[in-house]
Amino acid sequence: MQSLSCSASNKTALERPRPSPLRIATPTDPDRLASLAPAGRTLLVDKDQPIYAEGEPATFCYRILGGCVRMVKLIDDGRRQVTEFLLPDDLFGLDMFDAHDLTAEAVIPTTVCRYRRAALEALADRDPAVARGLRSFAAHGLRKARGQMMLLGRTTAMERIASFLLEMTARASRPGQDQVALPMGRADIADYLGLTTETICRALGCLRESGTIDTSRGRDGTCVTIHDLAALRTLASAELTRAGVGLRSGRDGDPLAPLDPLIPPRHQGWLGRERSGGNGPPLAVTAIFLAQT
Amino acid sequence: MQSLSCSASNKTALERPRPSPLRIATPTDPDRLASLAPAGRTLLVDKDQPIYAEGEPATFCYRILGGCVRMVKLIDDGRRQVTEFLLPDDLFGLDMFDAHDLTAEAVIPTTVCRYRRAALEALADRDPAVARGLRSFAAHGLRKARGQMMLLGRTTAMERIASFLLEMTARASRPGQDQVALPMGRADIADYLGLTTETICRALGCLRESGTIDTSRGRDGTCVTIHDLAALRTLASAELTRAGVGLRSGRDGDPLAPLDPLIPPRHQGWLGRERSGGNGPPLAVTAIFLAQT
DNA sequence: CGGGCAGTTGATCCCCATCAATAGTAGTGG
DNA sequence: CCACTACTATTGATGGGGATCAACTGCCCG
Repeated sequence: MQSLSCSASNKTALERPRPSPLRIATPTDPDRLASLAPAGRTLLVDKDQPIYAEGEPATFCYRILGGCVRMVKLIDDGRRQVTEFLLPDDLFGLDMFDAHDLTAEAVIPTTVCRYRRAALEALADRDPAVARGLRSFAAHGLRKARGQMMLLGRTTAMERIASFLLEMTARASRPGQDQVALPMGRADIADYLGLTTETICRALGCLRESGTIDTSRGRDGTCVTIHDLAALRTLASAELTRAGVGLRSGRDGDPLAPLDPLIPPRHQGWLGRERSGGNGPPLAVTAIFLAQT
Repeated sequence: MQSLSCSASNKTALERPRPSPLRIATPTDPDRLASLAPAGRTLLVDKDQPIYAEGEPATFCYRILGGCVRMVKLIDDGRRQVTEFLLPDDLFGLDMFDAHDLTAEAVIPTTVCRYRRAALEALADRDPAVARGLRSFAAHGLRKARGQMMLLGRTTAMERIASFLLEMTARASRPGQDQVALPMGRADIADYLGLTTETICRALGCLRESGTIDTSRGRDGTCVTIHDLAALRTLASAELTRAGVGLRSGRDGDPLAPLDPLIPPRHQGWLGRERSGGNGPPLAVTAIFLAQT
């Protein structure tokens, strides 16, 4: 894997190569930052090129300066799962094992800064606050992974798309801004949400027709304008990263109340669209979602 | 949602004497074990009772002495995701946050030993080896969560069941033994695999008819006898916790090789049932997996 | 201008959810 | 011990959500 090729450097909105130390905010004292010098220079990785591959020795960990990275897991028949998208300032590669267990690939031309994992471990051994920071980092990753498990196992296509748009909005847009850039392609989104590219397209089409969003295509992916954030939130059904109100236990908490679903999970029509065609264009189903705002 | 009603609170968490220290194997030196005195006595938790609920302050973490625990995440319309099953000697509740972000419930009557999280954190601050052990623990959790994401997003029902049986066999049966006890009910398995109880039943029925397994029901769940481990491995398609042989990158690694699927994901008939005439079992693919042992 | 690719849209199919009914099995009380 | 209850597992029938197959469109780049 001779990735990390340094080629065209002025195509995207990349920052200038500027090495900087890794700064780890410690949970006990957010102002105190432990620093670690980067190993080598800033790396520029071309679109779709791997930064490291699954199984490779985990010598380095990385921080994104600009661009976007996907973490990929695949089985040999070609099926693929994108476990995560990483954006500027995100850290990755802290796998704590001898070998990386995911492949990291650049979604668009991406600049990363890398650090020696061993040096970071040594720093953590010396400074308990750094160690706590790393644990907290892992805990965040676990929480997010659990949310994604809920999403993949128990939600509909529309809920997944809506959740995804909300997640990207929260992470990649300036507050108050109603536009999000989606640097990744439909296939990446599909493999992230456990769907197909066609389903992604159809769901986005639905949202477009209902006036919830607009989309435009640029050089580096899609730009989504969100017109009705509330509708998106309704479609996402629940913030999947944190559960609902009631602290109900399993199915057996109270045998008297037979657990009536507030929102039946299915039966909303295929992505909310009308089925029997021929007559007028009735978009009445959409109103159901909009009315709940 | 007035769940967690204190109706049967006297049944939950009976106290029993049998303290034992928490022993953390450090990755650098597996023989050296850091010890932490348990907080209080051993707890006995009744079937289906919570040990702690999502959102509760995370004061303690736990180790299972006997029984089985499920980690549950749910959204308010009743949909549920079981993120993990925990068995004797497993640790849980190390959430690294102020509040637990999952609910822990006993699957069958279960004894747990609990420890003060703060004490463990303090121990980790004092002893870097313990801190490493905790990080390694979190890393294992992350790896497992990613495998589950792959399973939930990109596999068929039969592959999930087969994977589940293999996982439980690896964890909960003595080596060389061909029997596994499944303490959890079908609904728990379904919520773990992102399926329904009916699908679980049907898949198990298929495996039974094909002679791959046998099932029997006892007081504490199901007991599965595995007759054809190789067939199960074939059905599981790939060990989902670690990927296949090739370190291929994404869809675009090599435009010359159009990524031919070895095993078409679908089109095997409903749960692998016979489609055309059923003759002998051609299990040649199995050898690939067995050879890696 | 044309080849190639990602995105989009349409038609069809099928895996699995859903609804419904039956068969075990544990628990209880007589 | 056996009815009776309550639940869980199982099996069957049916339908739908999303995958799959197949064009087609629009944009980029040579």
